[in-house]
Parts: sequence; C-alpha cells; structure tokens
Amino acid sequence: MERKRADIIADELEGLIFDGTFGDGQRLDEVQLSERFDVSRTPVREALQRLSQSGLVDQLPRRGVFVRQPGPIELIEMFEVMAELEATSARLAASRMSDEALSELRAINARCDAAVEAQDTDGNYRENEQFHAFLYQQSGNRFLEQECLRLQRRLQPFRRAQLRARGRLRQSKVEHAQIVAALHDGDGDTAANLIRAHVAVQGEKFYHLISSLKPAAE
Amino acid sequence: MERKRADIIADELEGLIFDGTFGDGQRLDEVQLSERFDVSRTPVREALQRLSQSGLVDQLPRRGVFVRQPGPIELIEMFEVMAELEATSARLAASRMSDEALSELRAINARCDAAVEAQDTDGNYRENEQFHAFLYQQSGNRFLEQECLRLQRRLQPFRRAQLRARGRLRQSKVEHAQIVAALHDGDGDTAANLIRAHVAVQGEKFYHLISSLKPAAE
DNA sequence: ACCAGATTTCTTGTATACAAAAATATTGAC
DNA sequence: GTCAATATTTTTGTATACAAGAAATCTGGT
Repeated sequence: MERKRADIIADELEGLIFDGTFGDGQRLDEVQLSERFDVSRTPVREALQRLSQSGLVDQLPRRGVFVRQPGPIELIEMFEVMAELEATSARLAASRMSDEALSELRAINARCDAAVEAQDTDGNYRENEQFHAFLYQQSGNRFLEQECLRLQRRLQPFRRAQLRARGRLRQSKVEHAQIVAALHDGDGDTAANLIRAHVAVQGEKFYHLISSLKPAAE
Repeated sequence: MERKRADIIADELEGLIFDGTFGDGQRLDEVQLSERFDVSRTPVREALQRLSQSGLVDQLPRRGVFVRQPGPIELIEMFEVMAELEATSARLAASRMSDEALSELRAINARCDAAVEAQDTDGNYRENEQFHAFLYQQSGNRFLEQECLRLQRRLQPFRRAQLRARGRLRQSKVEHAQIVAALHDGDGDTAANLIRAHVAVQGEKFYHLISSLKPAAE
C-alpha cells in the first residue's frame, strides 16, 4: 500500500494534469474530486496543496485551485535550466566518476541503443531516463541529483511528446556516444557543453512542435 | 491579513527552524504546535506539509515530522548548485540586460557599498540580496529566477551566519565590482565564472566555520 | 430595461470527532 | 528479574461539522 490516500490522489491528479485530462485554467473542485476518489475533502486538499507547491496548479485564496499548464515560453525556460543542471552534473561527474561507474554508464547506453534498434520506444525512453539519472548520481552531489530528478519528472510529459520527432532518436544516440567519450577522457567542459546542447535541443524541438500546432488550434 | 493561518504558521515555523529554536531531529508535535499557535490541528498539518515539501522537515508516515537541518556536506552541495544557477543567471544577463538595467545594477551595488562603509550589516545584507535578485531577474528566464530565489531563501540563514567572517565584506565588494565590469563588457563567461566563485566561497567559508565549531560542540 | 444594494447560495478554511496504527505500559510465565 | 504477549495510551490520518468569505441571485428603484 502506498503511504497515504493523499499521496495516491496527488499522484493520480498529477497524471491527469500531465496527460491533459485537466486542461489549463480548469478549476479543480474539492467536493467533486472527493466524490471521484471516494474520500473526504481532507486528503484531497492535502493533495492539492502538494500540487500547488510543485507548481502544477495555482491556488487562489478563498477562490479555489486552477490547473496551470506551462506555456511554450515557460517550457523553453525550464528546459534551459534543466540543460544547465545536467551540464553541471556532467562536468562534476567527469572528474568524480570511477572506472566502474563509467562501465555501468556504457552498459546503460548500450541498452538504450539496443532499444532504438528494436524500435522499442518505451524501452528507449526508460533507458534514456536511466542514462541521465545515472549521470546526476555520478555528480557526487546529492542535492544536485535531487533537483535534477525533480525537474526531469516535471518535464517528463513534454520530453515524451517530442521524442517521436523524426530522426531525433538517431541523433540522440550519437550525442550520447560523444558524451560518454568526453567522460572517458575526463573532459568535464566538453561533456558539459555536449549535455547542455543535448537537453536544450529538446526544448527547442518542443517549441517548434507547439508553434506549428498553435495556428491549427485557433 | 496574510492569506491563511496555515501560511502564517508555516512561515513562523520556518523561522523557528532557521534560527535553530528547533534543532535537527526534533519532533514537531501537532497538538503542541496547535496549542502554541492557538489553532486546530488542521492548519498546523497543512503548514507541516509545506515544510516537508521544502525539505525543512522529514515526514515519516504514521510516525510524525522531524526537523531536518542540512549537515555540512549537504550545505556545500547546496551552495555548489546555487553557484551554478547564479552563474547561469549572470551569463544570460550579460547578453540580455539593457543599459538601463546595468545602471540600476550599479545603483544597487553603490547602496551595497555604502552600507559596508557605514558598518550597516543588515542594510548591506539586504542590498546584497537585491544585487543577486536583480541578476536573476535580468537573466530573462523567469523560471530560473524563481528557482534562484527559492534556493537563496533556503540558504539565507547560513549566508547570514558567515557574513561576519573577517574581511569577507571587503572581498565581496571587490568581487561585485568585477562582476559589474564583466556584465558591462557583455562578457558572459567571465561574469559566470566570477559569480560562481563568489557564491561557492560562501559555502566553503561556512564549511570551515562549522568544522571549527564541531569539536567544541561535542 | 438596467443598475445598486441586499440576500442567498456555494465554496473554501478551520474545528472537532472518529478510526487506525504505532508506541508505551502492564501482566504473566519462566 | 527478564522477556514476551497483550492491553492501554498516544498520535497520526480521515471524516464530518461549522464558520466565514466570495460568487450568484434576487429585489427595488430610476
């Protein structure tokens, strides 16, 4: 059993916001939700508070909570920050990671490549996440690791959306290989620059994706 | 009136944790706190949840919440991340900030220097915070700005503690001047490196401060 | 018909009541 | 006296009840 009802509800709501079931600006009614999840308002309120702190909803006092989907500009900004945090991870990892860790990274990357070859989108996504998470860990800075994971989680749905962009997978594979090489050489600055570009490009791709869709939506 | 009781309590508790009234590992009893603030358990619980998300307390299911003061290692880690985020701010600001903004920055820095000369510790602290906050803003990345402010707030009590270190103020003044100069030149990389060192040194100073105190405490 | 003020309804924020789980105390066997 | 099993107490998590603020509706005047 997961810890508390409030936590389950928070995760559930997070998913519903991520997958767009609750659109931007939509009000989340406490009683409606409590009926939906068949609990009282108390755990629902706790869950909503959590989402509010995560920035997924805005909580206006005495007014209610409203879904707050990041717009294209904010997304670019978030990817920009993510790129910097990951770059820092890589730079630190380059000087701190052991030979065993490097082997482990290669192994993860190999699984990632294999998934690409097998057209296994889900598998590739998982291993790719692993690749990045492993780098956070190897930065040797636990706090940095936590912050990276937090932001990665937040950007997850958007990453996933643009993963299908044509040719992105091949390109990503090449970039990963370059990153591993830089880490092998202990060249922190190169690794940092590579990762920065690798992550930032996702934000840009997503931006273009959005822009091309926006006119159609109106 | 501040938004809700829960918010007031959260801020109050935050202060009590920051100033050390509640030490590391101490359990925060819901009923005790509700009596102390003369409210029911409900707003207290909401406040505790907020602190839990901010990382100021650990919340063990069905066990209670416990104060979680960062140890020296974690502090260094946090300062390291802060340094990177600020470095990014500076780098972006160097290419994005206008001439008017640069003037404004100079003005803030002048007030900061004046406070140093006047031995006005509090004033200097405020203006110094302003200086940094202004740079976050000038990064042109709102998300980055928010993240910087969040972490700055978290590290506030520790910054303050080591601010009195002998000669630090003078040194800090010089560093600020260098940073302004780099921004004037639009030299983002130099500005980033300067800021990174400027912030990271605080973490190191604090580490040494702690280390020298630790033996005495035992 | 339209607007201002009052009234009602609805929703959030807080208090209290209850349930379940963990910590503590108690009792009994060896 | 010590340990273990059980009973009691505490404390957290959840449900419900109540209060107060905001939105919506109604009413009367122009």
